[in-house]
Amino acid sequence: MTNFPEAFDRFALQILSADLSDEAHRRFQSLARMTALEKDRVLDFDDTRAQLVFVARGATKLVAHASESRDQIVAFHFVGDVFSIPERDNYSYSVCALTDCELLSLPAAEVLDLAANEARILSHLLHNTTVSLQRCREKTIALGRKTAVERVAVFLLAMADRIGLEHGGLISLDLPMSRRDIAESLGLTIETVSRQISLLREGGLIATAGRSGIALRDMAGLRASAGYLHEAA
Amino acid sequence: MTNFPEAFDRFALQILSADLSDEAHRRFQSLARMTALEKDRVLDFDDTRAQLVFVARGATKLVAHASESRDQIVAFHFVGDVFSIPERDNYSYSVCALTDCELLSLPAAEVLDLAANEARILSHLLHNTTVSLQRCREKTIALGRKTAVERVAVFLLAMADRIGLEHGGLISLDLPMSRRDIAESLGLTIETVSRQISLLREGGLIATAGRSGIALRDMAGLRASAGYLHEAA
DNA sequence: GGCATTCATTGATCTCGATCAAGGAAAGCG
DNA sequence: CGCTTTCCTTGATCGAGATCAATGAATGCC
Repeated sequence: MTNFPEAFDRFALQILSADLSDEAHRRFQSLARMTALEKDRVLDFDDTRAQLVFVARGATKLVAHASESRDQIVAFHFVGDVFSIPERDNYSYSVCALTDCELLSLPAAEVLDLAANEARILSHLLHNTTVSLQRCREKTIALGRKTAVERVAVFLLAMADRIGLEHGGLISLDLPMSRRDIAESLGLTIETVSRQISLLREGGLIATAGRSGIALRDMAGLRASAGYLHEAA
Repeated sequence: MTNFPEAFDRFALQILSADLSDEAHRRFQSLARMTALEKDRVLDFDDTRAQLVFVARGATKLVAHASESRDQIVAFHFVGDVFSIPERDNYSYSVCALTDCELLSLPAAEVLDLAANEARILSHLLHNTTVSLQRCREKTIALGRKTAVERVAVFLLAMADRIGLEHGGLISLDLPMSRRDIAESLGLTIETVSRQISLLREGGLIATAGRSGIALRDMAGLRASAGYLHEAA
């Protein structure tokens, strides 16, 4: 359990610049609101205005509601990540806790107003947004042109990069999301995700432990299964 | 045909701030390179470094090469748009001309360096990136959770917003991209795109004229076909 | 303006992943 | 610790869209 000032300081460290005046710092702080969410709970926010969110603890999913019972997970976020929730438009978005977590949320418009003359802050925000865009583009490629196995392999490799633990040259994952979440992120069904994971296991590329544990046993093989271009000679 | 200074000025108007010193303005200008591309030609650039591109004339597609003969169009861009090409990573990207066009390209890293203390510029870049992210997220939703008709309807509505011409309450489109391009953007095949367009025409939602002309006859119907959430009461 | 080429449409069939349906294994809780 | 619930896995079948194939309509070129 984190308290608000501590969480805000960690956010500030990432996004706000060190040379910010105390006055400005306080203004940002007064925009921020902290929410503790239990697993599976949904963040309550004003969906008519875009929000900036900092994950102080835990992990979340950003979900778009395409229509009745068709949800698409747009992105996963982990401790330390900053991301934005778009305002409601053609779709409505929500943020849901994958694990118990603590979030700091700020209305994006006000943040931009306050930061209008703070190059350091804008620079950080730009960098963050660029990373999100890059991830989103890769997801687009996966959803548009990849088969079920490829998508699952891409997913595992991406998770390895973000939350993988290395010990003894082996990367292992403790996935905070359910098969349903993975499916809704990859544009597949839970059955298909489950089958592909089984195939990867049978192929010796991964090992599984319980529901959430996955060890990546053959990175080169996984990259091949992901359908990535071969590294140029 | 545009000359370089004119194209650069239009770029500057959108991205650089008015109060920029002549010296800084010149530095940015010296980073920019203009390329005239004929239809179907591909932009040549250093793919080890992310690029910022301004479309001075014409229209382009940003293509990711998922693997041999599997391309995914990540985004379309039209006159006046600014977008970024990621550096080559898991995929290689290319920019291809949909029509004869003129592009201004700048290495992103250098631009960011030069703009490090220019809040106005960063602000514009951030805005641009946010728009790209928003479009990319909507594409993700379409590719992950929508049927073929829905994707085509979404595509037509999005194009109407960007390059639609209104006359007499009717919005018409002159699509610069082929059926193949539409298919590669929507994660479908040309045959499926063609069939869905025929269905929409048979349903009276659109009318077609030649290969590139489309008139949107029933916006509400199209929005319904796109599977958008009903506007809240 | 006729011819050739490219592009779009339409039809027939096939396939990957969705859907439907049952078990089986974890985790939560008394 | 056993029971319940939830989640995951595996199997059988179905269907939307891919693929294969042929025809038809635009556009470009001489």
